[in-house]
Amino acid sequence: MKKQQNLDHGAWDAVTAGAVQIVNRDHLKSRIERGDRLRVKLGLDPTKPDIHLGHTVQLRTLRRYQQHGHQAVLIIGDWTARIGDPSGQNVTRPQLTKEEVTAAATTYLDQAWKILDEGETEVRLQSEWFDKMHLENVVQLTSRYTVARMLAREDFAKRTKDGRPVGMHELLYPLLQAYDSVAVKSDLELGGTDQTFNLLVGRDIQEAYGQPPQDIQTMPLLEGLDGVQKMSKSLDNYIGIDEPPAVIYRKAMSVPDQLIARYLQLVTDIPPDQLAAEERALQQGENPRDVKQRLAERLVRQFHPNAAPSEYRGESGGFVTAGPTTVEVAAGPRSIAQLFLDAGLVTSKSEARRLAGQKGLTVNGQVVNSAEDKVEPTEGMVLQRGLHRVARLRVR
RNA sequence: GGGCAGAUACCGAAGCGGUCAAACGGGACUGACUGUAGAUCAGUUGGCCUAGCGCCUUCGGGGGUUCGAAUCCUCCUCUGCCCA
Repeated sequence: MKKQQNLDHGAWDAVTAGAVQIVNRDHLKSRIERGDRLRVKLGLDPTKPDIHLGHTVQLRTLRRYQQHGHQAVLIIGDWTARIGDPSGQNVTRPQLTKEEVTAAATTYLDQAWKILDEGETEVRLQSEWFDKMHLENVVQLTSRYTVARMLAREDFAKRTKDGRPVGMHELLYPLLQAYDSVAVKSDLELGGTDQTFNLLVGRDIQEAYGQPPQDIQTMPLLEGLDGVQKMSKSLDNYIGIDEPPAVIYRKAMSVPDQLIARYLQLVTDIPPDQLAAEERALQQGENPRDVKQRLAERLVRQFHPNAAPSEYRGESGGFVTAGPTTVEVAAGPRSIAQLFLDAGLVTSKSEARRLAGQKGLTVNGQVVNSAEDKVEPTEGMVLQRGLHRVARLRVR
């Protein structure tokens, strides 16, 4: 490995902060203390076009390695994304097309640079090595692992036990990810705890290809806004780092109280002494809302350094509701139900009738009693469905 | 290749000839309450209209039996299990 003079030898605590598991711990520690410049790999599958806070736990760890002089290697999983990572899933994932993956990869990188130093990051696409891989090489790769070991994975085992399908292609996923480590000569791979199996396979495959096995470091999975399941876009319990300030603030304010400290620790840049102070405040009975407001502020400022407070928080520090969206509708009188349908606030007139029956619709602040009443849309008329879906009309 | 079981609404899961637009649970939505879009409680959860005990679409796909089918028959597709 290359050596570099200005490496920070006392970096161990900083780069491993919050880690759940490190293999091989002693090996990694001695390399870092010796001053080896490590190639630190992190793979991202561009499946959905948004990076959320859950991903940032790993990205932030990678940045810390980067800041301490190591080489960050970001792998864009343009092949594995098409398989769909089976990790933690109890169902087969939909496969994406090459076009979808390419589009997602671009936006992923744009967002990753909010955390990583773009100039110091080596970005590699899986297609660099997999596009030219022949069946011969695939057979060779697959021969380095056994079905029994693959099926030992908890998610595969569980699905098999429950009588749910496991596609052949899914067995390939860990092997492809593992081969990435061979291709980029990884010294250390980062990942969430759900990646442990895949990361370990990387070690085995590297050895099979005559390379020293990478060390691995797993980070906790961030619970989402529901406080139970891990943050994920498909569960809609996420905070996207590309979301507008008001949205980040509002979502942060709905983080369950018991997760405030965890969020502060895992996804903000709060210094250790301030973290301890916030934890103390919570224990001593300070209104969790106030601590959470400070968390929300930190998150907004992290991704929108120039946002003005008035953009995202109300006078009292509470969140501002999302402003009305402007919707264009045709002129002319019609039933209220039809107008809400035209404005896109309901999916059918029947739904509008039901909501009206529940006092869930308002026109210019007036509760709608009957969705059958006729109205004439006017410029600037405000339609509201429930608490948070508001539309301002433009008449054309 | 052979045998068996299965495919129901966003998800899970009942239904097994009419009373089924389809129980129940989760999710979602609306209301009340609240520091909160969290918790709790209540309601809603296929579409259309002349709003009726109305019409149309929906129980994997195609044919069929029947006055009538999510429910029966048949072929097809997909899935799981056992055997080879």
